[in-house]
Amino acid sequence: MRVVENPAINPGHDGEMYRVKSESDCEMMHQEDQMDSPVGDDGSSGGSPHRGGGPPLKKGPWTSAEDAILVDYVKKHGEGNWNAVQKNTGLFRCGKSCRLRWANHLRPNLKKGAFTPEEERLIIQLHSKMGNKWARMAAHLPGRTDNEIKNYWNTRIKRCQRAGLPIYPASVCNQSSNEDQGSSDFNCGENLSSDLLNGNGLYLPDFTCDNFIANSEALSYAPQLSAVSISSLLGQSFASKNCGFMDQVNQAGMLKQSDHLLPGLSDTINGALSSVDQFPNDSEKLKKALGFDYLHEANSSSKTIAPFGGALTGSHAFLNGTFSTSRTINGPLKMELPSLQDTESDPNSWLKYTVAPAMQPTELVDPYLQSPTATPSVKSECASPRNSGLLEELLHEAQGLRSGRNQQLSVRSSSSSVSTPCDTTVISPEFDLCQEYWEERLNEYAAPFSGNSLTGSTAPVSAASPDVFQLSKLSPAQSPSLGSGEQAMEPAYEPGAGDTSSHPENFRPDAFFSGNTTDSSVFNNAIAMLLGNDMNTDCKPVFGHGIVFDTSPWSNMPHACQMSEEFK
DNA sequence: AATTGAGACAACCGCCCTTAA
DNA sequence: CTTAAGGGCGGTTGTCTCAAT
Repeated sequence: MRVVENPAINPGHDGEMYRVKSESDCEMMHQEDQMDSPVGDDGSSGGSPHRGGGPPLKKGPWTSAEDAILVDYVKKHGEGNWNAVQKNTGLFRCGKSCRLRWANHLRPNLKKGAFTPEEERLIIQLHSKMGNKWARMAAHLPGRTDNEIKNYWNTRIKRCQRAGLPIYPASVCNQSSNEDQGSSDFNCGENLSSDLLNGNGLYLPDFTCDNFIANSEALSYAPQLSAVSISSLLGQSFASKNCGFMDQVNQAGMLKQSDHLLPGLSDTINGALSSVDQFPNDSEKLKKALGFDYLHEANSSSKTIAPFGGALTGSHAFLNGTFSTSRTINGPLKMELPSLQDTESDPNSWLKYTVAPAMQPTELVDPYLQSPTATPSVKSECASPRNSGLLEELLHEAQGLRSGRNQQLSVRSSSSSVSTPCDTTVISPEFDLCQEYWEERLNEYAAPFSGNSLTGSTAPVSAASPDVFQLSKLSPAQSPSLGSGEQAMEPAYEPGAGDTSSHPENFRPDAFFSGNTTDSSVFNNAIAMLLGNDMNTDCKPVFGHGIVFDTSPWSNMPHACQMSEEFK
């Protein structure tokens, strides 16, 4: 454990460490009539320009003398009225700084030191429910400050991203999911759902990020799926609150309309490309290894335009747990999707989570997918630079990709004539990041991939080889669980049909998407649906083993329930 | 021994909300 | 009703420490 240094003990911290960058709220609130600073002799006070003739407010690390003054003041006057601290004590600190110092370091009952495993688990669980509501999370962790939690989380995010590990362990997600079924005292969903709906004038069921988070596992068993499918299939990006979710749906709908330009899954590929481009190093390897060099070129324009912005682009953004759920809807959607599940889960967990026993209909992804498409007249009023030019850029990329995709398809040895989502997963950079993780998991769990193990390759790129990934290439005999393309196109799930239900792979989302679908229209329709195609179409795509997305916005729920019930 | 990168931590910045004048 | 102060909160930045190379 790292010993927290007292800045007062470490003179090197003092004085010049922090410099005034701009006028802050503190300076705006600066009071005059200051006496000489009681800590003025530490040589570190001042330095910040000030207005109104008052003494400069000190910035930077607090000294022990300042701490003592502040503590003494709070003892006498209590918390609050922080600006009065400066007036009454002569402490050359703005009220906000005083409050922060007190709250984070000086107040009693603060728990110092590293988080305990229990606390860590709780933080993860809380974050899965609340998002970046540090203060609220801190309320559940006595003695811990929001800043501590925030720092911890940010560090964790970085670590997970670097390692390609899931942000949310499956156990935590599952727990959150189960708790969501009851009355959750966290009740984050209200915020998120309201964020979802604010400004849209549209009603959506109380579909919250909580549920989405928890149950996104159903789609995120395989990291590549979360990397590409979630982000790209769901329209790549969900708008900020200001933009409104439906604006994005609208964009997705426009994308669908552009499908005549981009037959098949070009937009899906685009999603993958956006993802790939976030990882210059890895993506380059992947692209070259897969003969995707053209992808780089096709997507090159996006590099300068960066239409999605960092947060909205592709897969890795989904892993970024640092976002404000209260500010943007893309936050919870973009990242709180656990890309895969964690080591803490039991060996069967992925099955358990994939078909979450307590899964509610509204917790499935399809609430998004089937949200009524906004009419074209619903123009996006989004002024966020993040989303400016999104559609145009997508189209541009897609056009550039179209030729490239054909080229790619000709190279591929797949029997499929259409690029499936599985194809896109091949170039998912996250798999590269996660490969080692999955190798461990799969080896550890002796997963039913033994004959087609993901662990078979050593080089990250080779893992992306069709042989490794494309379970769809397995014959039904080899992989009865995956079924044939015909199976994938069955109109509805029949619980009694076949005995595949007992096979866990049947419910892996990647299995869903990697079926030997030879009819491109199936995927076209599926993607159209995913992209928020209008609800009046007769589009009735069937995924994998009979999850029927009915034309009625919410009428497919029973099917989902059915599936869930079936595999409890 | 020097370098580098990750982790931990502290503090500031800026936005937003509440409230009182 | 308006406005500004006060305060809360989330995001970001900068520095230090330490371990690995």
